[in-house]
Amino acid sequence: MSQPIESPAERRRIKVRERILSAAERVFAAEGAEGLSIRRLAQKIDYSPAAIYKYFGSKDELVDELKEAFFARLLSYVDQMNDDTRPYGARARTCMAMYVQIAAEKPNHYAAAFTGLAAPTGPEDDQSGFDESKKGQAFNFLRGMIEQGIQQGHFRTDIDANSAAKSAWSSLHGLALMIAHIPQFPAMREGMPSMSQQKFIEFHADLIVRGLEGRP
Amino acid sequence: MSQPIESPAERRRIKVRERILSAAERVFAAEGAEGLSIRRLAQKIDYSPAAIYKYFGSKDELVDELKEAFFARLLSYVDQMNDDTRPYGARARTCMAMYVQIAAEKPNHYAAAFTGLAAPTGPEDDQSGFDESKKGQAFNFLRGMIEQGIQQGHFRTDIDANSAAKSAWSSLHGLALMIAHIPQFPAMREGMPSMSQQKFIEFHADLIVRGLEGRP
DNA sequence: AGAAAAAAGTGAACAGCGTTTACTTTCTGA
DNA sequence: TCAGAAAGTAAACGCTGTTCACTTTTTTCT
Repeated sequence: MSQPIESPAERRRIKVRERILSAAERVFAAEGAEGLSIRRLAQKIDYSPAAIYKYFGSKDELVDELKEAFFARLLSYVDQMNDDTRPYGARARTCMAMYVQIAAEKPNHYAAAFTGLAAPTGPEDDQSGFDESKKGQAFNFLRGMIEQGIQQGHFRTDIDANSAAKSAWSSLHGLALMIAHIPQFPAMREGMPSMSQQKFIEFHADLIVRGLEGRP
Repeated sequence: MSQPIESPAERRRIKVRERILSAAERVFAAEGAEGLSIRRLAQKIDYSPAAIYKYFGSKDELVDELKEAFFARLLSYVDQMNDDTRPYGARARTCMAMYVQIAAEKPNHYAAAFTGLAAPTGPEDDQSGFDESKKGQAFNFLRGMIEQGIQQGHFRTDIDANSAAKSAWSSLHGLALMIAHIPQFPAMREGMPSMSQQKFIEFHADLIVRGLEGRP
């Protein structure tokens, strides 16, 4: 597409850039944003710390790229579950469950994608590029799906898709972060028997869908 | 209760301790855990940085105290909404909404109470003191409430209260963090009209409760 | 080919962080 | 009053992200 020619210099540059990113990816997945330091990273790829700044403007920019790539993968997996041949309810449940599933596989990525974007300084034009971000696309996907559910009569017709999608998204988000932050969620206690994580995610998705359904 | 006598020395010590805590509280509420530094804090109360360590073992211990105090307040407010004279459904919805409401008032406190407790080192005995923590008490409150809903026939009887409570808690948690992390949630877009935050919280709580209700 | 310009890479420093250590000052209790 | 405990501190350690002046390598142009 937008790749006319690649000079050897450009190729080398891209290769180094990806060496940095892949080293960062490993550390970040294992230890999160705080565990990832420019100096450690530089040492790992045998460069000086300052060299990193020839490829990334700041640590935040570097980490943002990891987060965005992760969310693109999440979105792709969820999208693959959107198989039109299956009944609507099952399909919606599966997509929702997949969202949490992928988030749970890379808890540091998922959690970091949401923390640290609250505007500390004044008002500003906040949600500027939301729709373009992968997060925005994930939300729009969910809204579209719920819109369809309302139109097809699976869901209540007295709610608007936007609010319903925000609510459902929040609920999925919550479970994803519970899993990310609380060590063995949803187990938590040793004594009593508990669902497997997989089963619990499906249970949660089911409750969300039930909340949106009308009463027969 | 456990306050036999207070020597002048003890009184002075407590006073200094609370000067530290209240200065920390202000900074923390405004800028979160990263914005709060021991050095800034020391400067604010006109002490040397090292002095803080005569009162708190570490920055984490200090911040933990802020978080725990906040969660105690949250729990107390939620508990106050648990008015037995009102119908069960409305009462449950109000408690849930209150949980998010309080969390939204101190987003940094709420978010910090969950981040940074994932066990980075080995297995360990994780959820050791969960039931004793204010977070644990909040969860137990919610579970008790849902147990009651099941027993009284408001909720489906084919689910167990524990799982239902974890799911509902996750959903509340998710909305609280959406509000904490995304600048003007649930507005997000300027164009179309959007519910007020208050209304949206109630809407969310309603969907959670509906998910738990049986079909009439 | 050789000179000039651009890009890649670096060592050292700056300012900040949490925390510890050795030290001085202040207060308390017998 | 005087020893010992407690409160408070300056200075340092090792860490962080980032910048700047500088050298080395590579590309580009005549």
